Amino acid sequence: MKDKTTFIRQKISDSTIRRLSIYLRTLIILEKGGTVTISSRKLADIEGFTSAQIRKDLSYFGSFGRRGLGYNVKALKKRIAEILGTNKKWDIILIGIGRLGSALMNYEEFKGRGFHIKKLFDKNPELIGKKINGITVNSVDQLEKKVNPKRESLAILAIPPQDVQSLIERLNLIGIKGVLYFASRTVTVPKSMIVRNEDTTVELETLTYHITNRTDRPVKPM
Amino acid sequence: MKDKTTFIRQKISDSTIRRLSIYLRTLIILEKGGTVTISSRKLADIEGFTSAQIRKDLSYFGSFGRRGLGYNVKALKKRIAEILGTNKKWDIILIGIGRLGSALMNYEEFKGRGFHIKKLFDKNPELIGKKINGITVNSVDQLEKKVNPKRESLAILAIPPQDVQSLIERLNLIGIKGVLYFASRTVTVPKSMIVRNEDTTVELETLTYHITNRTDRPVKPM
DNA sequence: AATTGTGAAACTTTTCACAGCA
DNA sequence: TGCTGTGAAAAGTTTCACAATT
Repeated sequence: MKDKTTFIRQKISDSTIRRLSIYLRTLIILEKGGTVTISSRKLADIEGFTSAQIRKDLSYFGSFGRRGLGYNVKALKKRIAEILGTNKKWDIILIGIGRLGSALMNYEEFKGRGFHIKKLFDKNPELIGKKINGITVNSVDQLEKKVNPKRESLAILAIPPQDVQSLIERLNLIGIKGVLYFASRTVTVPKSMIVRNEDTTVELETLTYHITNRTDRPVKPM
Repeated sequence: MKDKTTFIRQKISDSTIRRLSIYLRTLIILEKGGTVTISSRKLADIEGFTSAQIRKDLSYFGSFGRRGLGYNVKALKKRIAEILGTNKKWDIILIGIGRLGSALMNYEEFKGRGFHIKKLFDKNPELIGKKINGITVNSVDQLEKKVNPKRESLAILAIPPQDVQSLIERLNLIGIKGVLYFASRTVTVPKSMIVRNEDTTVELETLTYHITNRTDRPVKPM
């Protein structure tokens, strides 16, 4: 095998990275359930992908399986976490402690995946200074003073759409590397940053598209 | 032009559908801001796509622009909403009225996009019978009795991972067509349903992957 | 002069199919 | 025998480039 672990020599597609994350969440459950070994075929049946796709996705990063046997669940889980960078902990700052922000603070899944919300910011004077889950809420005006980009490299924005662009620019100047925001809005992304958007209306509209345009039915009957 | 409005004769990729939804959210803002006409080039600059991509995406469904001029914002917005099926209203049932569920109930964006949360379900006895935003919370045990799949064709599940699979099966039997769930878990999807998963850990892990594996840096220096 | 709509080309991703190995 | 790892083929998606149109 060519040495794929030293350098990423090939652009890996975003679809592959997303699937690796999906394999990882399933492997965590399988390990808890006591499964020791899994074949690409069995994992494919669970995920609804093809076994070739799983083997191909993994092959970009090395060969982790054993011919005739399959993959060791614990070892594969560890290797995918290494690839995704989640073998180490990630400290996160959360901006916006409304309903969505509070939901994220209490999201059980984060802990098991190495994500830790460490600092809280809001612009609501009633919240500033309060302790939530043991963390003091800072004023968003104090962002530049309170964030330590050496420790915290990720930010989650649970704020209204009109505030997202300016905060991304401030976070970029501070040195934050990655941002996830939930507002239904397009933003301009600084080149030194990676920004993702999770937009529930986009998800719902893919549902309504497929329901409205069932492949075998006319779209606009005449 | 071949008549593309009568039947969908070609499989449209999910990426195209997602981009249409993204164009739509921008067109809504542009229209509010008073923009009458937009070229594929200007829209591309806003979205960070290429103009050819935008024209190609639209061309699958017809020709909505005017050569030399561009697209009428209001007309294009209307046509994309028709394609996505959001020119008509969609009634949604929401299961799980915790922090995330409450955030979704108060999500301003839904109203302007034709999404209306009409029925609420939870398994917490303290919530059942209470009115939230004018809607009574039902017991999830009453799902089959209270849901009218003629009216409500979409469900949003804001519930713990272990409850998602069984609810998808119950919703399928009731006749719900589309489901969006947020839990970090793979589920088996009945063929007659469309199910989407929005998993924040997947989004965060694409961030950590890119930060960890910056294309020009060694991944595992030796 | 500006910009769409679109075939064709280029590129990317997935699937196939089988050699190689436990 | 069973299952991985992977080149090669197939399928799918994006970009190019330009005729057509306002």
